[in-house]
Amino acid sequence: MSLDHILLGMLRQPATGYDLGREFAGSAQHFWFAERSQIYPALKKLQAKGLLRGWEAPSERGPKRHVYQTTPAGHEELQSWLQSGPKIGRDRLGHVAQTFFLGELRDFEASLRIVTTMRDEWEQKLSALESIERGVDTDHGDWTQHDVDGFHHYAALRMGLHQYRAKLAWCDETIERLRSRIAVSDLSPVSE
Amino acid sequence: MSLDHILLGMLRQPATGYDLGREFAGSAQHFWFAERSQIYPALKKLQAKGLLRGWEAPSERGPKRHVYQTTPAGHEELQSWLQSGPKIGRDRLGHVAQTFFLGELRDFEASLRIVTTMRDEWEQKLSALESIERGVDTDHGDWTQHDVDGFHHYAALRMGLHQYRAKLAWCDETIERLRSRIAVSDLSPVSE
DNA sequence: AACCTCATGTAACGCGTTACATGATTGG
DNA sequence: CCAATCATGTAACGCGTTACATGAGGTT
Repeated sequence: MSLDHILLGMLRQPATGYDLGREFAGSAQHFWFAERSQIYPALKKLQAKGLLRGWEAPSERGPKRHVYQTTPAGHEELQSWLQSGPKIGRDRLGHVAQTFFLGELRDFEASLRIVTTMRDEWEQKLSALESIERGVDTDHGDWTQHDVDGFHHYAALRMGLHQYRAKLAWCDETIERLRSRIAVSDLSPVSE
Repeated sequence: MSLDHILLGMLRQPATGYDLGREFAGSAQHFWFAERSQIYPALKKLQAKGLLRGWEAPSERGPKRHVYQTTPAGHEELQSWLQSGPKIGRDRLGHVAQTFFLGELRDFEASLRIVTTMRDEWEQKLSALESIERGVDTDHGDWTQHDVDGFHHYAALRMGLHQYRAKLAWCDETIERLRSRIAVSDLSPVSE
């Protein structure tokens, strides 16, 4: 399973389950998400396997924090996952499925509304990624030229940008085609 | 859940669980996949809810076929799913996660091999979609201009094409950047 | 006889989501 | 005092995967 490996990757730097939950809700959401109710048991399990070590630390406010970090054994496990080659899982793209069946509504205006909604959501996600990219540029200059980790983090970010731009391009293309269909049926209002 | 709605969409035309399994393993795989062990119970459940009707039909060879088709109630359920707006699920992109952590290998050549493997897999999927697109053109001419369902089926296909092309563009960009990094470290072989 | 394809299923397990429980501290 | 944030968890349920069971009919 992948969540385990992603946690091993994130915990090269020590962090608590709570911290990881915040990351999944923030910048990490562009490639992965997990609820805290899933994170806490996963951390315990990885510690029991010896892939993580954990200790307690006081909190500014609230209960004491349980901090974890990847052990050498955990790092080996992470590396063998990375070397095992890309596991391209079978896609489950709900929005493409919806598009495929959208003809059942027999209503191009409804299709137009739905595709426009998709466009809005993806545009928001894209601009979130774009502002991360700008932050990378100003904070670190051309760090991608020097740092091995930075190079790959930036590559992952670029993947997100490519994906969202492709989604937006599809929305624009489809909106355009829907509009001309609607224009035609307005001129000659004949059904199907 | 979505599998139910996708089955309702597919079963506007009568089919058996076995047929649906073949579709998921074939052209439908670009937006959804389900094992037959998941399909058969789902069909029974939808029939019990009155969203599908089912009957038996003889088979050329092998046991008798259990054919299902969407009922009017099932069609209503499908339409209300479509009208409920796009449910953009939280992405879990294993390959992006792998890319993000790939720096842990400290080996740009290994990264290059992995990204090249990704490129190969996506190129295959893209050419599968492209041949479907060509089939659409030659079989039906400009049917997308006339048929409501055809319009949306074609739109879903276009989404797949956009997505795979974006993935390939990212691979090419990343391979290029990896190659120049490797060239630099060959000239001045200093670690990290 | 062995094997492939057609065809339908069940069982066990693991991953993921939702809902809920608990309790400390800070700010209004 | 109430609400929000910090912080860690458990329980129940449903979705998805893997493995296995069964059996008919045709091919080598």
